Amino acid sequence: MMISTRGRYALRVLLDLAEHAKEGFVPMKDVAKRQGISLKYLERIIPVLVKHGIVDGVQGKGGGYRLVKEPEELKIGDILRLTEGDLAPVACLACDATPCEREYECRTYPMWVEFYRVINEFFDSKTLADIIRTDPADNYSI
Amino acid sequence: MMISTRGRYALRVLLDLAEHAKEGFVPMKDVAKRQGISLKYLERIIPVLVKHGIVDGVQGKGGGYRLVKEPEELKIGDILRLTEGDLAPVACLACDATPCEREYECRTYPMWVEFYRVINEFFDSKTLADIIRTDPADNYSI
DNA sequence: CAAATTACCTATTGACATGGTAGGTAATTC
DNA sequence: GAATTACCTACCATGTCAATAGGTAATTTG
Repeated sequence: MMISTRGRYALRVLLDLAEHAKEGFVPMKDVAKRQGISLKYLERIIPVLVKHGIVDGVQGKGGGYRLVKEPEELKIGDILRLTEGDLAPVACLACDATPCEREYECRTYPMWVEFYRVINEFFDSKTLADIIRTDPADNYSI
Repeated sequence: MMISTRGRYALRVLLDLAEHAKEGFVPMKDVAKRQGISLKYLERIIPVLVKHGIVDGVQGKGGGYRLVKEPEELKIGDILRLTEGDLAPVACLACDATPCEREYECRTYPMWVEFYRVINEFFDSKTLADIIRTDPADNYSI
């Protein structure tokens, strides 16, 4: 599996925050309940989004999280790369990989590179706003 | 990671078999040595390719494996789906997944479906013959 | 001030997949 | 009959995933 719950939950949290943006700071407790995800687990996913200025949090009563940028400015690719580390489909392309010795003689390597580019372009071509516009009812027609 | 060593090694084995096709049945020992992959591990990867008529094996001295079809007929997608199980990028799309209850209200679900289609189309648009034509020297220009 | 609420932080855990290894048996050829 | 090969099953070490547990720090409200 390529996209773990970390990336998928992060997207759902951000969507939830976007949909409740007018309420100001939204407590993660509410998001967890609405999304059916463990609060404790979400608390482990959020920090990287805070650190990179995607959301900001305020402690104490009346606190919670808020989107810093507009949904139109948030590329899905950026969110997934933050939460997943990278989107490399094979070990030889991962950020932390030790370079493969066979790289320059491997006939499959160019295909993985091309596939990696397809992946990044796919997710970079979509923003949170695009997903918000998605009508879940359309799922039926797949 | 989405494509494990199983799928990647399977491709390299098939490429190796294609390049040595004129020698008849090629012992996996030779392939393992050329590709720098453990023979024992390859022996665990091959059976599914035999079972589905991609290669066939002959035992005994002078035996080995041989491609059954021409490289032009072998879609990369088919090989990867056989060796990897499926190419689902998220758990909710995997073959063996229990259907997600939120499927019809989940705003991210359609994106995963679309991405899944992109993946399958990418690998189904390439054959083993396409990869054989790849010049590894081109890797330098990426 | 005290209680409640929230974000924030670190450690631990169970289950499972990955990437092998080990040790054989069956078939075929020389 | 010896060598070579495919074929088969069991086992194992490691790491990641998906959480859970148990707090502390900051802030608001009564």
